Amino acid sequence: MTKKLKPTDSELEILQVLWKFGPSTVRFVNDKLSVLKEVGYTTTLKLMQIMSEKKLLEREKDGRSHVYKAVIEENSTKNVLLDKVLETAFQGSASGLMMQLLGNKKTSQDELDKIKELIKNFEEKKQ
Amino acid sequence: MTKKLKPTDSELEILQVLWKFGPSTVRFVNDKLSVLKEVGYTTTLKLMQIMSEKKLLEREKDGRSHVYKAVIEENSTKNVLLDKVLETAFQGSASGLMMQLLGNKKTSQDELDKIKELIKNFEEKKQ
DNA sequence: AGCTAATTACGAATAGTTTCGTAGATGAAG
DNA sequence: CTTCATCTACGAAACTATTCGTAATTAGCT
Repeated sequence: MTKKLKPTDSELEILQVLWKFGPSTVRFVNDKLSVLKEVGYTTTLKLMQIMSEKKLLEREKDGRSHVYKAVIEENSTKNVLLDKVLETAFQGSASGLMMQLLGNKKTSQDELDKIKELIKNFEEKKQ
Repeated sequence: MTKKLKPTDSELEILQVLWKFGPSTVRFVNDKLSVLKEVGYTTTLKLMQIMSEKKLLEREKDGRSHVYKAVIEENSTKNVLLDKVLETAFQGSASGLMMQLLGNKKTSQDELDKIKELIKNFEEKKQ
C-alpha cells in the first residue's frame, strides 16, 4: 500500500521534472527548475536528498553522481492533492468543485467538450 | 484588487467556520473546531490573532472579547486553492483534473448529474 | 470594592521547509 | 601524479506554522 505522503510545493516541482523526463541527475533537474525560477544547485541537491530520506525518491550511483527517480506515482500523488482540496475547500462535493472550475474564465470550449466526453465514457463504463 | 493569499490548513479550518456561521468569537470558533479535533483555546486564539495581522480576518471589540470576521471571500479563496492544484498538478488542464476526479471512486451518480447540469447551464449562458 | 471566571496578550518551544556556504570526495585530463 | 571541474555531504541559518503555558486584563456579580 502506497503511503499518502503529501509532497511540499518545492518537492512537487522536482517530482514534475522526474515524472516528465524520467530518472535524472540533480544537475538535470536543477537545469529544468532554473528555467522557471532562480535556484541554487545545492538547494536542489539538498531537497532531493531529503526526498530520498522520506522515500519520495530513490537514487542509484552512476559514476560520480546519482540518478534519482520518483518512487511515488504521479496519479496517486495527484489524487492526494486533489482529495485534499476537495475535502478542505469543497466539503467533498465534486460538483461544488466543478462549479468553481467553470466559474474560472479559463475553461475553454475545447476543455468543456473533453469533459463531456469523459463523463459520457464514465457513465457507459459504469453499467 | 484582492491579494492572492493562500491560507494554511489550520487557517482554512477557521475560515470555514467563519464562512459558515458568519462573524464569531474565538470561543465559538474553538467550540466548532473542537467537534472535529482536539484543540486548545489559546491555540485557536493565537491563530486568529495572527490571521488578523495577515489581514485574513478583521476583528471588533465586543464587551471583553472580540468578534472576528473573514476578510477574504470564500469564492476567491477556493479559486486560489483550486488554481494552485490545477497549475501545479494538472498543468492547467481542467479535463485532466476532471479525469482524476472521476477516477476517484467517490463521485456518485447524483454528483455526476449535477455536474452535467452545470455544464449544460454553463454552455447555454455562454452564447 | 473585591472576587471570580473568561478573555486577551505575550512569548517560547517545537517542528518542518527552504536556502545555501563550505568542505571533502572523485573522476578525468594532461 | 597533480590539477581542475564537478559532485556529494554536512550543517547552519532564516523562515513559517503550530501549539500552548503563563501572565495580565476585564466584565460582571455580590
